[in-house]
Amino acid sequence: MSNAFTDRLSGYAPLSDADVALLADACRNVRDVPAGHHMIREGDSPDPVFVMLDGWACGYKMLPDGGRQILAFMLPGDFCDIHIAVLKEMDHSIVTITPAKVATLPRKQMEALVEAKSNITHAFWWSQLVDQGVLRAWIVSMGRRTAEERIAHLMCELYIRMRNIGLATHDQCELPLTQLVLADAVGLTPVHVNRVLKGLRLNKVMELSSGALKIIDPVRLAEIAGFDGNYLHSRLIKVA
Amino acid sequence: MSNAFTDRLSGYAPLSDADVALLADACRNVRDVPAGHHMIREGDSPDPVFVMLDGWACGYKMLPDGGRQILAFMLPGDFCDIHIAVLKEMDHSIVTITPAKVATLPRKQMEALVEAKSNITHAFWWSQLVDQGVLRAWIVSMGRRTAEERIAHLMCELYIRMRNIGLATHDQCELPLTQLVLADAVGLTPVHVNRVLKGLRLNKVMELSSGALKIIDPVRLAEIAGFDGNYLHSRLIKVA
DNA sequence: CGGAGCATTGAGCCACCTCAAGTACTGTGG
DNA sequence: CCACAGTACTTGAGGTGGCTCAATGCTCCG
Repeated sequence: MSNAFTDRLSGYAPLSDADVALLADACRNVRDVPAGHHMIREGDSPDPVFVMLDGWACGYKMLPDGGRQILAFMLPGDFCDIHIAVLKEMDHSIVTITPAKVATLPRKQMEALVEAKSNITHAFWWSQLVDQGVLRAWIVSMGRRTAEERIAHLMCELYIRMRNIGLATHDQCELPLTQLVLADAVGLTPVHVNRVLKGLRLNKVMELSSGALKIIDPVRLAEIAGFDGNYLHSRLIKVA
Repeated sequence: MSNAFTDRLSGYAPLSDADVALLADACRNVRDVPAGHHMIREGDSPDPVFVMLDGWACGYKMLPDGGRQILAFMLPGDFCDIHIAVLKEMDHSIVTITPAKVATLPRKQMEALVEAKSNITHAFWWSQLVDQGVLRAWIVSMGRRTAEERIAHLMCELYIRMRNIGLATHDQCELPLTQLVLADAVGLTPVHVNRVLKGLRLNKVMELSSGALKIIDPVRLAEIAGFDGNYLHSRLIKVA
């Protein structure tokens, strides 16, 4: 009865089998969506809550000049937006990066879960806090890190998050991001992302190609990134 | 019985007089702290929850090279950190910028409030979402905006937030930030912040001096910033 | 009236950008 | 099995926004 979502949440609060069943049941409504599918567009009024069960998505915001800034990557088990219809209007868009399985929980049901079970509320809450920590880490990267540090840091984040959900081996994981997407995430040009990746490859730190990240020198990578994974609270390291 | 905190929260969910009284009572333990006082340091285990009742504070993270990145500004009514002792260890520090009045709510009491009153939970939740929206807006700024746009955007954010809590006139508000602090917030050098401020002043867009922001041409400022205040959800425009 | 912190200004430099071309892939239709 | 088109990746040359280093002025405060 468990899935990527219940796995993630049970890392955040002790959930009984009944709780897990409740949550899994809430996710029963699953949709298969192709890559590049918009789940939410800026300006939409958010009704159901989306949960990623498989595949990658990202939230982003467009700028008047046509630029794009990615705000977060969503992996299996992640809420896409936990807004519970609280906001009048979405201030950003969410789009899939790969083909994905997405559960849609009606707002009512989310609220019922929160009202009924305090440990589920607790898990939601914690999940929020972790997401907020990720946002803060991004701000630090964008504000004070060089291009190489930024990219190294993002790679560390994504690798650890993939590992936490059992989707990484000891030195590599899937990472289905084009250099263009990467550029939109770290606030650089695709051209410059390319050069930085080349540098990391030549220095035998890591390699990124054909949708996979291979970490060659993890110590060096973490050093470059100034990475401290605490904020991800990866307490439950479950390997599938 | 109301205060800056209950005012902010009652913008997020309908709170009865009893709820307000409950919240105000939870804030009864108030401390006066001077400017530059650390409320929380990175690595501390967070116990009580702090709420700003008066004055300014900011959350920040230090980097190995001695650089600093500010992550958020806290104004009266804001939670400093809503962690409810959920995290083992703070991943950033919080320090006052001006002399301030700060309420400390014991973790137990926070949890009791959440368990007891669903509309208070709702208000907390919403408050979280708004804070997250602010973080996202910062990421957009850092990733894709020029120095001038970034500063203009931050000025818009802070002015609107001050106005929302009745601390701004139609064209100005207090803004007790040195150029050094500003630089740490927008991810620039103090020197460059200075030059940008000079530009905005000469172009008669805004003036920032002696701790106050004066907006001369609001339309132009919002234009430069590409500012859309939706994300602040300033639905309750109460002027004191 | 001396010191400390902040604001201001100048000169030179570099990380990252822009523009532009060219090279792999990969899927698709003939 | 091959032309091809579309997309991503790569590389080069030159420009620039913001940085660094450094000096000077301002203001507040003891």
